[in-house]
Amino acid sequence: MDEVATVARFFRALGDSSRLRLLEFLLDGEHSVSDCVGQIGLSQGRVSTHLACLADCGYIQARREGRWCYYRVADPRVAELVTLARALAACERIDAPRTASRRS
Amino acid sequence: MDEVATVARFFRALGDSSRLRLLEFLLDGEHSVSDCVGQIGLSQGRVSTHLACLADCGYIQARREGRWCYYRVADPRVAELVTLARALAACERIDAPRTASRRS
DNA sequence: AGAATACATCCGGGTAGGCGAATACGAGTG
DNA sequence: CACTCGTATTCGCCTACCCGGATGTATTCT
Repeated sequence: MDEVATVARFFRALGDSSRLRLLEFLLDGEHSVSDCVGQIGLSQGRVSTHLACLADCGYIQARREGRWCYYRVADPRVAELVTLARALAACERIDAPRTASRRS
Repeated sequence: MDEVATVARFFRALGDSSRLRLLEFLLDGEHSVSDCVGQIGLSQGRVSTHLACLADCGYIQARREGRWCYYRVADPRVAELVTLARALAACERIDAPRTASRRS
């Protein structure tokens, strides 16, 4: 498997506001899926999918306890990654600014 | 402006294989647009757009010299970010794996 | 067993954004 | 000046993927 593609998917996992907010919520401590739903206000199914994505990428870990599923950050270096990005971030656009262009 | 959205865009800029390869090529040293085109094998216009994206995000800096435009990594912490991500990356999926599902 | 709870997966719809080709721009060259 | 070269931008096309709603799957409670 192409390593560059793997790292790109790894970055892309944090390239979504919902998942980033979820991850930062979990950096605060372990939380259940319901907690996350209440925190970020998306549908339960969507939150579950986002959490699964973060888990598949190795950002977070799941812990089953009866009907509940608790997620927590899997590696302390995740916090480093987010902190470093916050310090550097000043992004404006991804592709050509077609939305910003104005044409009568 | 929403800071979470800004950081998400920042991550998403590295969430594309082409841009990630470009950035890693530039981590090797300063290169012109033509050099980048020869390196990663996309169309010139596409490479130019990718470089503009990375520059807008603050990853790289442009330096004009006559007809040529040289790009270089803007901050040494960019290398840290990529190194950290490489060490952590083990990503598989973003959303539900619809591509993997089979349906006649 | 049946109902309720907590979570996971599937489905269709809409949008962001990656792609090459064509074109525009600006700086050197003859 | 016209021409070429290096780069930037625009244009459709098409895929990836985010979204809610519906449904599926365990687990717990009565």
